[in-house]
Amino acid sequence: MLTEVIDMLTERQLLLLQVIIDDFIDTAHPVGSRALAKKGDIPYSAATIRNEMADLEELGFLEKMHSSSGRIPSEKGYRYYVDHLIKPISNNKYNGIVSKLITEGIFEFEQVVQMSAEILSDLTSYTAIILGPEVFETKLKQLQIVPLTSQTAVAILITNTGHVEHRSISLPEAINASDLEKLVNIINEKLVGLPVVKLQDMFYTEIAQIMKQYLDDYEKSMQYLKAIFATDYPVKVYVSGKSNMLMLPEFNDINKVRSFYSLMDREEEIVNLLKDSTPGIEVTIGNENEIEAIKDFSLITSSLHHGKEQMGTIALLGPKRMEYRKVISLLKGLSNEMTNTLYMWYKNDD
Amino acid sequence: MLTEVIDMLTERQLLLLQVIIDDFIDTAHPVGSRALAKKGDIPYSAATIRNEMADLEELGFLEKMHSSSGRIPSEKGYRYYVDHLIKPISNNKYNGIVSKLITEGIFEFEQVVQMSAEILSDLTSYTAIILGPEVFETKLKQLQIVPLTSQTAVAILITNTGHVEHRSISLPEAINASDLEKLVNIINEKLVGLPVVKLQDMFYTEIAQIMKQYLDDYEKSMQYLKAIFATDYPVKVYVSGKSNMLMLPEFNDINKVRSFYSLMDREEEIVNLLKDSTPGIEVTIGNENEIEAIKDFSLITSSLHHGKEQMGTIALLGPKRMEYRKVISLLKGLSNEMTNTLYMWYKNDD
DNA sequence: AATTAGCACTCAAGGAGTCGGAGTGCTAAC
DNA sequence: GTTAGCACTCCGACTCCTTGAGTGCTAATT
Repeated sequence: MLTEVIDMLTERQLLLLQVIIDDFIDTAHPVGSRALAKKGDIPYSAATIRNEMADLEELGFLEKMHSSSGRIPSEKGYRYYVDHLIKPISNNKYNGIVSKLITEGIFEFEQVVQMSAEILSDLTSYTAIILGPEVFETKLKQLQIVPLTSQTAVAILITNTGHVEHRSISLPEAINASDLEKLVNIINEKLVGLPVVKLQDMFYTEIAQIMKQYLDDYEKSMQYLKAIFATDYPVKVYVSGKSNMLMLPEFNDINKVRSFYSLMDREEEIVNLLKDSTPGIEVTIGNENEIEAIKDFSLITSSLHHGKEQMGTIALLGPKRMEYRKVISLLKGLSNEMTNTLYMWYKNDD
Repeated sequence: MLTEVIDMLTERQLLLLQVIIDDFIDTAHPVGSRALAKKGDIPYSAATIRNEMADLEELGFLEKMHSSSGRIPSEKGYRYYVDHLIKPISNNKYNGIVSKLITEGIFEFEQVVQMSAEILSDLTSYTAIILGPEVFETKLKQLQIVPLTSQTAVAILITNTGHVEHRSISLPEAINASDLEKLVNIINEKLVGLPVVKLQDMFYTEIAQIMKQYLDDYEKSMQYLKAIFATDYPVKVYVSGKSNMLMLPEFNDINKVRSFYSLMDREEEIVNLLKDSTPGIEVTIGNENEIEAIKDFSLITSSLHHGKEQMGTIALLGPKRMEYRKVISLLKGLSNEMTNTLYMWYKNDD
């Protein structure tokens, strides 16, 4: 079946398509037959190239901006390019981003992720987006409550991945220092090792029971204390390199800039965009994207999985005219490495 | 002296200048004499207005974009406007941003600051920048070290303002759980209550002494442990509403967009910009700014002080054509409120 | 049969003219 | 001191033209 598709095109058309797309990715200018012939990559005259181009256009792989412009790749063209023409690229160029970070003494997963995003966007000059790692599977290592004043305190949750979550709470009047200590002990005893996402439920069932015995003013105190686990743990999004995009000729149109940045302000949409990706690299080109605002971008995602559980997503957003070759191999490398790191992380988890 | 300056201009010129600047702030279009006369704000003919405008231009308060355009305010014009024409505005329109946040149960200073920035930018549609609160004066409430694996741990510093700072460290081989506990106890005993900025020094002098007695492999262990206090506590910058700027007609020029966003990417420059402001509201217009990239913006800063110590800065960055009236009263209100809040915070500090 | 050369045609981009509108400065009249 | 009137200026939008890079098609060449 795969060969079928390839057979649709002659050897020469394949070569041509490849060269044209490469050229356009490089320069952002429509590619003309004459210019191509002169470049010397192709041993045919401009006329021949013209004929082939016409065929490729008829087949839907190329298109023109107007009747006498050169050709630019259509989305179908890019799709074909991504699926069939950039296979043989080895990803040996990848040199461990994560391992470098770790040798620099960065152990906290979130931080590793964040810095990876930065490196990724620097390396590609596109916008890097990293989701998660989701808190699914992340387990409570320890809870602490540190009183600040008589009415306020900070609750600190530490997870097995080295993530620290903290929030300020107000303290119930009825509680004193030793009560608080007891309470924290109970909570730790009962909840440590449990997945963070389940903490809220467990607090209501397990802990509430026990607290009834200890706390005088039970009802009221609960009021205050539930705040510790109240917020849903937000999926964290790290976006890096937004202003890289401004350098692209595609962004000479101010309205594109506006719509791009307004998307970037709507964090939830980005999360939705990346939330449900399947394992492996996935390339979505232009209108293949569901969100209006990125219909003339391409998005390349690679999701991190630990077992069946999705732990996060690494993505690069750039123009349709993306350097797919480079980006895909980078992303493959990075997500492999991250998955391994994840694995190691959870192995140490006892 | 002040009256002297005011006396430079006639009553009518004052009125005119005011109306012209108001109009330009509103519409971003150069203001013409005919249009002004028609609006009915001014009981003089277009010709009279023209004459006055010519005088105001000669005095340097107005300028033209080209020989037959309407007038726009010069920087000197804005300066005069800000210094003398918007005084009588009461700031009774301000309705406690911070107090609202606090009643919503937000106690941590950093979070209050961050959300204030968001509200501020929403309210003004300019870019809000908040610096700090600086960690000067912030004191250590508690230090904790939570081991994750046998080689790694998280160190958590909690300050009296409810700020939580955490970093991942690697553990020295020679240390075991009970050693670690002892160590943490020592550190807490000696360092709690000290200003966070002094911790690093104290660690080397006070703590190092004591540790020599307890730790076998002293030298090596110090290697690892100093990481806890190693990083300088970075001044935190909260920027909100960058994309608001894109809506301004001033930003139809893509190059301005580029230079603006590239400034926003260089956090240190922003910090430098705001670091050394004197108490009170300060307005810097256009070329009065030192940084090239904001020479056609205006920046309004208001610094938070606690006693003599600068605790942070609230700022709004917008076009020279800013709604100074509104912005200044807002900023006054907010910084008053924040200063008071700061004061309360530190009162509770024992 | 495949390739190439040649030619007529198309379109975008950029420069040169034209025109109307909104503004100005100046002078003379009120 | 104020206003009306008039000549003048400049921007921006519009049209017209030219140029260059491209195309499609046909006929000649290999």
